[in-house]
Amino acid sequence: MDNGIAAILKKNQLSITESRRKILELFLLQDTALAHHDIEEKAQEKFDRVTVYRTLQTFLEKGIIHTIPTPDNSIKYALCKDNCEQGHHHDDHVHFICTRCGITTCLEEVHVPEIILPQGYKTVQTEVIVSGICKSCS
Amino acid sequence: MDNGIAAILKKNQLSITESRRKILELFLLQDTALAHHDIEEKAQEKFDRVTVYRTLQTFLEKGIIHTIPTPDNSIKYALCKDNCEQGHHHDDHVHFICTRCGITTCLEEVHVPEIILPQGYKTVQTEVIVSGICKSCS
DNA sequence: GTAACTGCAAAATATTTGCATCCTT
DNA sequence: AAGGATGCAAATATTTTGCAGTTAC
Repeated sequence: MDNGIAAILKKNQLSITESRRKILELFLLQDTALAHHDIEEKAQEKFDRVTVYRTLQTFLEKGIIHTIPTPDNSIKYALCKDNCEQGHHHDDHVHFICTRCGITTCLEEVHVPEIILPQGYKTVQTEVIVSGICKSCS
Repeated sequence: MDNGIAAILKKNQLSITESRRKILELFLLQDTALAHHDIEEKAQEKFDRVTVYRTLQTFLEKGIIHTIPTPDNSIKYALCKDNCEQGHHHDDHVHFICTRCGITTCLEEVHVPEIILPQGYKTVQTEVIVSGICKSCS
């Protein structure tokens, strides 16, 4: 596993540092989306808040993670399963937010539908966020 | 128009005050979604920032407006065309964000598709945000 | 050794809360 | 008159920036 982490960082031309390792590990272990706040907690104050901001920013730029906008406006971050391989790419899966337990997950197997817009609009990206009750909570 | 504003407030059992009038008017005139920041600007510093927060909060609770989560994590607010009539209700339209001019609009005529989720998940609400180029910018 | 990354301090922003005063009904 | 809404001050929370010291390669 640790090997995989280093590989991902290397693939993206990032130097392998303690915080990047650790934060990336969190995402790999987690499998649900994490808010900045979650990361601070889970990392057990191991590093500075600023470092978390900068690390997330870096991961975003490299396309290692992507953001998920939520109705309550807390940004969540999740791994880009595909992007780890490449450079850039858009998500094409649906995001799910459980209103009971609060977890946010990428439903990789559910693809976003094509939305037909009125004349004149050009679609670049479509984001679908479904709120409801997750498997564990129902 | 002013008449309509008072009517909407009354319908929602809200007292008619200067700030509520003004902010509601902004939404009615605007027809695109507004961020907290936009409102402060457009209102020309007429009232306190705190009042804007509280007014938006009140409108949200009454279902007069709804929030639109955006990928860059700035919350936008827009009128609930239907909700003004009733009490509560969920949007069923698609939101569009122009990456060039930044405007966010409700595409009332484009309905959100039904998303089929895996076994065990229960959908309560679906939010669709399309980013791209709007009519005016293309 | 060099460039990049981190931590700390501090600035800049954004949001929330308490309370006295004012306005709507 | 009474309850609710507003404005101000201030407390919190969040995010960004600068810089000096440290680390990865």
